[in-house]
Amino acid sequence: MSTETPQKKNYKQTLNLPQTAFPMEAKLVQNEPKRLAMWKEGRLYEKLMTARAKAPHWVLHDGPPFANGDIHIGHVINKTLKDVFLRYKSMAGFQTPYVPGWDCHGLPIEHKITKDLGPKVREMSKLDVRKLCHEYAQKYVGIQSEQFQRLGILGEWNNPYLTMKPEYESETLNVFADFVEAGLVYKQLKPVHWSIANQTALADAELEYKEVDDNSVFVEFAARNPGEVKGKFDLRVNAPVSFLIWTTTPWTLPANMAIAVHPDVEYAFVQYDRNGQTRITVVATDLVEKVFAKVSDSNPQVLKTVRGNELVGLEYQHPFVDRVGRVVHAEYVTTTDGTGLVHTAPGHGEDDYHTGITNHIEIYCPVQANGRFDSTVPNWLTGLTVWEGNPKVTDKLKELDVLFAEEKIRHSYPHDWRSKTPTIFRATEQWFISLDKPFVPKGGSGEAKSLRQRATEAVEQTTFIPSWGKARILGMLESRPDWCISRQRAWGLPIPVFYNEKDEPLLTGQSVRAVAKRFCERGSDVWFTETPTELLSCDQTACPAHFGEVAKLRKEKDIFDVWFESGSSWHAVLQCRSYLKFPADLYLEGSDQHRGWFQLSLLPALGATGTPPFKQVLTHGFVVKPDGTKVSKSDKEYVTATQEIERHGADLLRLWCCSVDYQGDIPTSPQAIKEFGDKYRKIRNTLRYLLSNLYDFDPKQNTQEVPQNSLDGWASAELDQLIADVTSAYDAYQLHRAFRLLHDFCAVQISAVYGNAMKDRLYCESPNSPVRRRTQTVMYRMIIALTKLLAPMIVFTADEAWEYIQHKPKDDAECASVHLALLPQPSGQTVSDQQREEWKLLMDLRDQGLAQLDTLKKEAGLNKALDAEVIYEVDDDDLRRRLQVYGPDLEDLVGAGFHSFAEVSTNKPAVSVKMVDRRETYQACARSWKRRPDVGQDPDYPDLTLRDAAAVKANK
RNA sequence: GGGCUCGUAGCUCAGUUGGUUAGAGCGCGUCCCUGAUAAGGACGAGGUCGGACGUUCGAAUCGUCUCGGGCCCA
Repeated sequence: MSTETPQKKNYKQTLNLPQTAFPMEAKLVQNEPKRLAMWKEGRLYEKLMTARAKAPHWVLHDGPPFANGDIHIGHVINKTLKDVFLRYKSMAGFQTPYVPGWDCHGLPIEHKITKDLGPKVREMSKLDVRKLCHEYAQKYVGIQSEQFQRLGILGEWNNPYLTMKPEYESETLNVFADFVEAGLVYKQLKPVHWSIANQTALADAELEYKEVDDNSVFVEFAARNPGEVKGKFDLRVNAPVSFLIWTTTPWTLPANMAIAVHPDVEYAFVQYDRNGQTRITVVATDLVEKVFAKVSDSNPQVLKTVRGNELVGLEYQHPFVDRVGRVVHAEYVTTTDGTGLVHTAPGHGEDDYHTGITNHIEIYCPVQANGRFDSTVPNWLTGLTVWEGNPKVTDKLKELDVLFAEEKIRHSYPHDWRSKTPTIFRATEQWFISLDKPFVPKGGSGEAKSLRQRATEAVEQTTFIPSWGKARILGMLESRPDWCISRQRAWGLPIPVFYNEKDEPLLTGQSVRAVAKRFCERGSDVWFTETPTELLSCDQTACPAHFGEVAKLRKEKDIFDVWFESGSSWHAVLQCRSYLKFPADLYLEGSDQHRGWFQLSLLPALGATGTPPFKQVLTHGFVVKPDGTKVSKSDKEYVTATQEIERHGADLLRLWCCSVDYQGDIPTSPQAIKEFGDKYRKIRNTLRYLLSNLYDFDPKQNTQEVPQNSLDGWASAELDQLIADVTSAYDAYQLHRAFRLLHDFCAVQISAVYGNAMKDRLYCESPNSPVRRRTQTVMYRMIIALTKLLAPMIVFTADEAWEYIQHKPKDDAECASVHLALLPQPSGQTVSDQQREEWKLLMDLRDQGLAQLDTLKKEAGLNKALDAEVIYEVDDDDLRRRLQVYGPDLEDLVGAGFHSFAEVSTNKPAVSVKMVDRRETYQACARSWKRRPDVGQDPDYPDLTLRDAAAVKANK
């Protein structure tokens, strides 16, 4: 059914309507894998490295994710940011090698494996468990690698770094050797969670907390010199003085070394009666009532109150051990329960341990691996288990008349997840790296400084993005204890220490390097299969004769904290691969890594080389739910990364990553990502529109001068500004700014303003008309610049668009992929203030015109702007002369059919605009639909304007 | 509890050294176009800038407190 006249159809055929094969619908999910295959086939990464072979390096060093599970949205953000920056820097002319890595050792994997094995694990050797862990890690490296590549992350995927590879393990040991030589490695007791049933140390993840009933005791610790105490605090009562402590684990009392008080809490000296005797003891004021309620007829009377720090330094006599302890201060002391005076056994508690270290108190642990007391305790305890010890100790306290009260208490207590038995805190020998011992790094000279000092100085010289990262890591460095690098696990890198028959450790740079060499050749499993003789066979002098016979050496059982391994990547990767460089230009991870990888890479690098491993450290935040709270997998709104990729494609996810300010929390939901498709489509359609209007444009033949005083000039300048702004946003790592600039440029400058206005001349002018070619000249610049600027973000779409750009300039034409190209450059044209004002005026007049058009639409039913004429009312001759050049531009900006200038005197603005309904005045051109007075002036085409008539003739 | 940090329209973001009626894009609503068409355009409604109190002639911007998040510790 054709209601159109045949003539009309003819005219449509005479137009230069946009045409392109670049599809409107992206079909990212189907097309991205094809493009990936194409890149792989074409060796895009290798090509890029070759293309920039002589360029200066810009190295981003990848922090290794844990090889466990599918990637999640946090990985997507992290890897996308890295990829975008790398690609941008590459387009900026740098050589940007990217070696992805994985953290392979560690408890989560070992935990998973042993859990899956169940009871079978008892029959398996460490080596068997390690083999299973290795397979597991390898499997997930493969899975995650695929998933990262699917995201469009470009890198050396065929040669990533894995912390479990023999070369890597070996280089980690070499870093350790440097530490040993610097004299920073030492062994010391430290309490760990201990399973008596399995006689093994446990990690936090291996604990299950259960509610249990225990007998807690309140104990009077007699002041060593009551007279002195009474004198100091002016207590004129003839009674013994004690400090009242409370504990739920009486068996730890033999190891009591101190009493901790909070320096700012108020304590009371209380006079009370018990067992027919008047006594004085100290309790936190807030707890006096609660505590003395436990003893009937105690008649407590507060004699005096003092602040905790006044008590510090006072001494007491241990009730049943020949030992004097003293009162120390600790910030963690609370007055929620107990007495406010905390029984401190540095060998049996985390807090107690820190208090012990701070106050130089011995880390004393009289409990053996089997949970029985050793011979250093009173002989009525020796040989008993700690559980047998509990009632014994309580009885003894009763006997000594220092048991103030007993109380059944229900509390949550850690249990071994495997044997389901209660665990204890027990001090064991651990390896440490000293943070405060001054040293001079290998090959270095100058002043000996501690690791802590060096780290602080290095951080001062590092750029942090955002800047507060510096304060954060400095705070952590200030307060962190020495680094405990040993773990009692199977799945990890063995600490290469040997012991002779006197239990003296063999640990020298030389011995470590000898083992490193062996590991490099055969992997770290040899630690479990080979004899010390074999392990040290690479260096016959590694074990000095006076130390003992090599064959009789015993191997250390502990492995390294996995952080020491990933924290050595600056060496194992950056220094060991010749095409990388040390230090790296950028480390980029989540802000949790201030404590993690950043700090624990900084320390090894400084210990071994004296140089920090990075110049810049960039951090991003974490995804949260739309309401700002943390996400968990059970949430309905949980965003599954792989699922989102399959649903919307990688480019959409990438673009979304680029649109948010990653410095803070990142609200995320499947809904938000889905809705973000609108932004992607706007950009894609804009690219498509530009491409479609360039189908017949060849810059070699059709390029036109673009005068500044024209809409084309404006558009060209806007593009220049865009290039400058986007570039500086990228340089500042402000992706959301770059994204916004690009998106808004597409939505506003191109779609709403320029592209919309230029339709008439693009479609209706004769193909070779200079004004048409001029607009194409600008659009051609636009499509190239936009595609390039978008390329780091939407890697697939940009590369696709790149293929559709015809007649690229020589340098670009040589780039099969946009990712090989260099960034666009601004035209270099300077713009005068007067020119800017003219453009501003032009846009103001557009606003005026559109507003009036809206009124005409509502009041007169004028729906098509082409039915209106825009009249510019100008008084000033000079201004009119300047504006006349913009005549057609002004007309097209409001979409009018015609424009004219009138000298109607207006008294306020120098120029104003008036829209006039011309439906009754002029005939509409059948081709351009413009209503103009010249329609019908060409006798051959009575239904066309002169311009259109000429265009039709030229087309024939 | 501590260190660091975030809180501007439904969403994502701008808001320079404190200064006229707090901006943009998207979304939404209404309308138009049908020669970018599973596109495009116009107009419009949305915010007392987490809250309170201060400093100031004047604060989203400075200070104190407070509420609610986040990361890391304890």
